[in-house]
Amino acid sequence: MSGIPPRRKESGEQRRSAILNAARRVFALKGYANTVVEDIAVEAGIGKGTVYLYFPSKEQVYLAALLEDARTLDCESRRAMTEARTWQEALRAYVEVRLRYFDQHQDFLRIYMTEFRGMCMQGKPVSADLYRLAEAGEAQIAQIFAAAAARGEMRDVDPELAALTVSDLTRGLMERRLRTWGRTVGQADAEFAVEMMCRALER
Amino acid sequence: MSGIPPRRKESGEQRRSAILNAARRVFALKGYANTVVEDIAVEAGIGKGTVYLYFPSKEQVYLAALLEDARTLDCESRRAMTEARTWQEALRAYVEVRLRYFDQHQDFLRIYMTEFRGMCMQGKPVSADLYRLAEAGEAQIAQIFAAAAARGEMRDVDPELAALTVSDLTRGLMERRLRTWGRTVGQADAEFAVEMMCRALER
Amino acid sequence: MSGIPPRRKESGEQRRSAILNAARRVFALKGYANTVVEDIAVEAGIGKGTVYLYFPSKEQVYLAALLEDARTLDCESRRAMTEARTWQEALRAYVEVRLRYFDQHQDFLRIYMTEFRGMCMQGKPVSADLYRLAEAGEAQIAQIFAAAAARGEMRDVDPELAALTVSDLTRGLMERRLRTWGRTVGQADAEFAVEMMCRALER
Amino acid sequence: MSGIPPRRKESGEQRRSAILNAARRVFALKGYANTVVEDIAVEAGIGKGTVYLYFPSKEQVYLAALLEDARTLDCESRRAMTEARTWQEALRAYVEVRLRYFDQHQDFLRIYMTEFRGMCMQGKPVSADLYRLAEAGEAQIAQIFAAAAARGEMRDVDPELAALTVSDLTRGLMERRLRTWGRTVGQADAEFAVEMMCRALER
DNA sequence: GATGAATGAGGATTCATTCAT
DNA sequence: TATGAATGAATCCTCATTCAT
Repeated sequence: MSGIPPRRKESGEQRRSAILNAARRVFALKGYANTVVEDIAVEAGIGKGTVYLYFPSKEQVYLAALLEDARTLDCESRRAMTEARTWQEALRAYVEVRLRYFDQHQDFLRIYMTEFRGMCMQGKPVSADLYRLAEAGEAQIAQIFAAAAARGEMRDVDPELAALTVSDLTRGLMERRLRTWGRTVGQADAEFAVEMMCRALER
Repeated sequence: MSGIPPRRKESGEQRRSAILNAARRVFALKGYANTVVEDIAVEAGIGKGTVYLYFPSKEQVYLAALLEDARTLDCESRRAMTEARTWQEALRAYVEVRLRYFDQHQDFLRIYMTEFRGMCMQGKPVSADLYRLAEAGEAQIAQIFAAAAARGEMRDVDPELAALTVSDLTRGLMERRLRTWGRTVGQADAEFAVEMMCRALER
Repeated sequence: MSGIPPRRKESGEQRRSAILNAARRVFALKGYANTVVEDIAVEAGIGKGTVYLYFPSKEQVYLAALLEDARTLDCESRRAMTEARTWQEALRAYVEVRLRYFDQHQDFLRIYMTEFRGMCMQGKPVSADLYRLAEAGEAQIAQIFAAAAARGEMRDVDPELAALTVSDLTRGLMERRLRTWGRTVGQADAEFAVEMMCRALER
Repeated sequence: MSGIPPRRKESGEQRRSAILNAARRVFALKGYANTVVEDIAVEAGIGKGTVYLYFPSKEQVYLAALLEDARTLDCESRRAMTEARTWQEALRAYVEVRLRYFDQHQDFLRIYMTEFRGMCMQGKPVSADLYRLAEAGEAQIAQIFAAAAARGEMRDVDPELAALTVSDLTRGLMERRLRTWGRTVGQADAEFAVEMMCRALER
């Protein structure tokens, strides 16, 4: 009827996502504790109360933001590793996807590393979904290691332990970038870590 | 329990230490944010105000507890590594001292891993002393690697990067124990990690 | 009394004013230091946190109450003095407006006299606005004296010093009423003071 | 026995007085509310607990300091006024003694003017002694006025009201000096006030 | 659905006072 | 008598959450 699009309100899902993005920015900037719900609302350009239409609590906003990112990362990781031809390529992909993702999402990097881990330890389960996702990532690489070992392409090590090692090293690499906040750590350290892993696992 | 407070006769240093120990227990149990200063006082069997005779703030109690433990660990680590005859032994000592120390101080393990790292990342320096101590630990092992490489006993790798890798792996091992809170992770994973490192670094 | 808070429908300005009125009553009754913010909230029939929606701190509530009253008084005073035909009438108006105002606002009388003066002295500027208002009052009467002296209707005295004297005497009168808290001091003392001033200043 | 004097500890009275002097300095500097008892003890060079051997509470220290000063002032005032030959001289003496005393005891001036008055108003009786002393000062001059009026040397006014007027003006003068804290107000304003009073009261 | 004014539980810190030495 | 370590009551302010509009 009119040339002006009805300017349909964002769908519920869009609104939810907008809140999550705003939350990511604010949490990343100020940390969980120092963020007040209104900051998120303002950043999202909505009213404070509206946040509570989409999330039951501040904590759940936080967790949801984390979960969404973790899912995305899991997908990207899974795809990249599928394309790998050798376990070395898979390992490298695992590390690279994560580092790239985090370089692109300093936001997520920050909150995930700074607070989620703490909350994990706190005794609370935090989020079963999140936990599952974290384990799934390790399972991905463990499977690849298991297959490679079965094919004799790799030393016959416990694939789960090897996967945990990869996971630890990758997190370590991410944390180093956080610590150096600003001066970009070159690729050198990632290369180094990957090479160490390969050498340690090769026949 | 009794109307008459014990009004103990501890020296200032003892009292300070008692507060720190109480703080470690409480922080470990409830986390930094959820700990109320009075909790610490009660745990230490003293009045709330007394805490403030020894520390200027809750945060400083926390940091002091951390620092004290970090110093102890640094000493133990340094001593153990000095006794090592080969870089492999030194590496193993580095890992073992830390794991043992943390197994014995679940308290410290918890707060250190859960919150210190987070605070580090938050942008605040947290504590210059603490930071220095952390770097010193990595420097210890880096030196040993450098010497070994110079003597041709090891592949010629960047000793700092190698040390960072060891550090990351060790923290990863500690975190795994935290995650499994309860079911004690056997020595297997530590052995595995150390062996990986050795294999990756050997000529 | 009721479980459901009234959740009144007052405009922001009304609410602000209600808080100020409650604050005046409570401060007057208990003094600044002995007043707890919650007292004000209860007196205003609102929640403690609500006070902080309208004022940033307890001190600002206090100062705002003072300022509002001082402004009202300044207006009334100015108007009454404008209507005066002679400097004697102006002087009398100055005194009478203040005494009447304070008789009607025992609240204000109390806080102003008991704490504002003290805070003034403490070295802090308290509030530039408040200070300006106080000076403005003295300037009003100084101007009238200067004009009268110029017209030869009055002894040729320093109008500023004369104004200060009037100001001092007026405050003295107010304080006397405070001291006698209860037994109302008659008009006699005001009459007396005004007559003294007139006689001292007449040709 | 020895050339070294026994260095007798200060007598109780001396100690009490030392505390009072210390208290005056500290209260004057920081105000009543911002002064902690330990400040006074430190200033007096004694232990915090010792203060409580001589005074039952912080407030009583404060009041005692005030009372001691008020007594001294009362004596000086009484003596000076006794020497006066005319009521004009007595009035002038009343004002001058007070102003001089306060110029010499900025300390006292400060606390008296800033907080005592406030406490007076607070509803508490503060101190009967202090109150009596204040009234005694006014009674002194009232008597002189009464006598002068009886002798026909003065207008026939209510001597009590006249005395209150003098008292108010004198306090006003003192407060002006406080307000100008620093730039010394010349004698001009005192002269002016006294002359106003004389002129208003003369036949 | 969206809003934001209102709420009040919660906590770090201060400091007058006590009392064992 | 003198001390100062210990105490805990007291209070300002924050902010997650609710709910009337």
